[in-house]
Amino acid sequence: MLTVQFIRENNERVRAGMAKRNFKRLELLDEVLAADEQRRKIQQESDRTLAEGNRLSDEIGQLYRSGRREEADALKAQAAELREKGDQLRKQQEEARQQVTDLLLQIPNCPADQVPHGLGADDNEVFKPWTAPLPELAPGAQPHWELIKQYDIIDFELGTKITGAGFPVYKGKGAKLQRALIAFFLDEAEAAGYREIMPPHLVNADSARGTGQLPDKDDQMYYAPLDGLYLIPTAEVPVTNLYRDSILKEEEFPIKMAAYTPCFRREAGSWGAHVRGLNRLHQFDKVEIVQIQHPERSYETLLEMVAHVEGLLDKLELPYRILRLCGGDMGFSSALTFDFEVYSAAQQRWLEVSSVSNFESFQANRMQLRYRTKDKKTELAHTLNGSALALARIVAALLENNQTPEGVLIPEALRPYTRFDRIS
RNA sequence: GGAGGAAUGGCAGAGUGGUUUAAUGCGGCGGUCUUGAAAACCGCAGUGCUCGAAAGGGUACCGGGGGUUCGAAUCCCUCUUCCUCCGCCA
Repeated sequence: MLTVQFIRENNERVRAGMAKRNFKRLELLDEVLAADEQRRKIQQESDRTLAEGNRLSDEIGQLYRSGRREEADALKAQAAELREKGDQLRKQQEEARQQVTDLLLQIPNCPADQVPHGLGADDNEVFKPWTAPLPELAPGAQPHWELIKQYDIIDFELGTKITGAGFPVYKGKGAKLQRALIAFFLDEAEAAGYREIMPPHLVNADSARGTGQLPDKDDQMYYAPLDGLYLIPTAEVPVTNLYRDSILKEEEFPIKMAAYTPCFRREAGSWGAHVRGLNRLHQFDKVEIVQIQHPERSYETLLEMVAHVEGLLDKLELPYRILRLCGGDMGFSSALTFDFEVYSAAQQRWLEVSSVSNFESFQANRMQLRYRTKDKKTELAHTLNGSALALARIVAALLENNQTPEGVLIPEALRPYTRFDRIS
């Protein structure tokens, strides 16, 4: 969430940013400023009352010690009264604080200057187009949901039997291809300086709140109510939260972490004809890269992460383009997002395979993730993350784009990992 | 799951009702000394909110929440986590 201070001091900029996002509830900005004003007034009165009470208690203590019991007893009623008043003010203060937070949680991040205007996916800017000719497949080329049946490598029916729709079972070379891609992505991340992390796949509510899945998007997560735990929708949640409630030293920047995890998404209400096969799943595998960076360097870091993802797609020899998301299509927490899309020749459409974002201090503020400056002040850090990469759609694109009459060819870079060169 | 013990600053570790704005040590930062360093010595050092131009005040925080009291790190209740032993188990 944004800080009240930021909204107060950059009111024009925040308003312009909300407009760019097509965010309608501008009245929240005034409400949050008024609520904070009120909160500070209550705190001032509360602090005054508590200070008076503390002073009186000291006085009573001193009277007792010098044996002036009667004088001390005479002051007790007054002290009790102050205590009562202080208690009430503290409750009011807590309520006021909660109200400010509730309002802040409803306000999305302020987009970066370079975010294009626009209402939705059609208005995204092609930041880096695919310039070579798009691949064309021989007549009779099939979409991946046919290929996986033909080679018996991914089985939706079995997954439906043991779990439900959207939980595929990977078999034989299908399973090995998953394992190979995970290992390849992790090795590439390590070579780029990311420390490998293997986090829990369930998180508590504090973590889900820290990265912004709660309170709004709780219906997108699987939940285990008996223990109050959420299945992670992305490794971003546990990995970024490793640094929740911490104060870093400036020289610790950048913190670079990479993690493979399965990702669980309920995808409530988003099923349809265009999400067939591997295009949208309840469980899929992903290697995520996360960085925690100094505010002054977060945008160069974002480009570095974009370049890393480009390198992966180059090595996999997949045709891709990079989009800069417009204000209307960006996620709630993001200040700037680049999406990667891979072209599927068989489906003849672009499939989103990666999203790389700078959250600036939006997540860090929720998480109380800070660093100490040279003059000993604490400031919020910046957080970034990106998929590098999400497997299911990459698999779909590999199967579709590399299909030949002799089988599906495995890209050169992946063969040391698969130890087979084709699926046939 | 059962029984017992514990939780204090970056770390270790005192503190069982009132100058505790938490002793002491280690580590950290600054200084003296030194060509430089080490050692020694001196000093500074938590986090949030808030008032203030600043200097500097106020307030809350000793695992979380609640209670007793004029006053709680300290007493009571409760939850959580960790340790030891037992049980179960990949």
